[in-house]
Amino acid sequence: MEKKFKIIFHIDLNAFFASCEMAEDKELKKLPIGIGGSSDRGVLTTANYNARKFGVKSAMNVYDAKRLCPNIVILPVNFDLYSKYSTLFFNLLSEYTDIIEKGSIDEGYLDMTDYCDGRHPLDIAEEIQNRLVEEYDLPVSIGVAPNMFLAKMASDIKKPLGITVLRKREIKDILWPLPIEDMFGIGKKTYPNLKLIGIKTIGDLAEYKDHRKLKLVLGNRMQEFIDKAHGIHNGVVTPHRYVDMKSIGNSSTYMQDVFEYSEAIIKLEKLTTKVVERVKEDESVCKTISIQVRYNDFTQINRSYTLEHYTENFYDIYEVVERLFDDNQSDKPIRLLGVSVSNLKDSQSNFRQLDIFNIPKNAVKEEGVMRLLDSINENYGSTLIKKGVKK
DNA sequence: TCTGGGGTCCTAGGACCC
DNA sequence: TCTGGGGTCCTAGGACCC
Repeated sequence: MEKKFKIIFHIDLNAFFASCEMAEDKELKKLPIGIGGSSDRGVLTTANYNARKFGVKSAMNVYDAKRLCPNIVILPVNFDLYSKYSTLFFNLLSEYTDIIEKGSIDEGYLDMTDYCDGRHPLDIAEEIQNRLVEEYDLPVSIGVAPNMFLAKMASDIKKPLGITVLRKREIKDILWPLPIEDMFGIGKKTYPNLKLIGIKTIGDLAEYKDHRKLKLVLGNRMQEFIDKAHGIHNGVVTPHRYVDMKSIGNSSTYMQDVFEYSEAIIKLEKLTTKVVERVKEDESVCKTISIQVRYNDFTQINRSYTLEHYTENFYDIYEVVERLFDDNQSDKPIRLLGVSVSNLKDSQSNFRQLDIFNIPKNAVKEEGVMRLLDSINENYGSTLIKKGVKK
């Protein structure tokens, strides 16, 4: 039996935040623009290609960006706008296949294997690219390959507005010469260690003989990376993987370091308020609450606590935030504070489950029905009341 | 280059249950 | 009284990505 190759597209929106701004205001197309960086401590999330010509890059701080490109226009992040364009983008893609996985707000994987209808995949890729420019003024790069990893690597090769096909037989010619730091999954911590043992390109990794040494650098994921370097990846394009959020958080780096306890507490309260708003918007409830504290020496602690019940209630959550902070006091000035919640689930399922599954065992055993009712009120009262009032 | 903010996934140890 | 192995959940930290 002949084994059928899959046809996977990876589609990446080029300089996405900047492209959205230019799509809204065509005048900006003539200018070098950067997005983000509201304070001196801020960095740019992205820059358009006019600014990139000057050497401006994402994650660059505003000071350096202005030094390289004095005329750069810095715009604040407008997440609502980008969400709008992201939805348009994915809606257009969904005309071509039912199997789409969101990689993030600005990239997606398409499994086109059974959706080409006799057309050449390259023609379809071209059509998608042209339509996104014509209909929404959004430039994309597309990688076409037999698996997700290769498609992802391929889409990165020609930017902006590129289409790159990466077939199995082209791996040695196209993939192997790429620098190892460009391999998806290899970051700035692993890359220097790989270089240290003589691996400079993806080809070097594929052909590396001393697996004992390599294991020290890559750990348990060694085989996965070797396979990928050979173009082998069995990942499946999974719709909705990205949609079901695993955590919701807010964090902020302050203009000046925070020295006072009382000041930190006010900031934590503000962060908690934002997080709770988003949890409610998302119609979720959470069980685990975490704080993040980064000191001015850049050391960082994360502390979390898991409640016995799910909640969306500000006071339930803030009480934990404050206790976690109190339990981990330090004299060091604070640069960043963050609050996040995880162990999320749909708030409707929480509501349904309350009286059926989530009754504390000890309440039943020890004191019978009246105690049970009290316990429910105690644990879920605030949530129930909120639910009742809502909408 | 004095270094953001939103996330995900992985690992490893400990507690606890059976 | 001593002791097993598996499974799951929680916590902390680290690496990575956009």
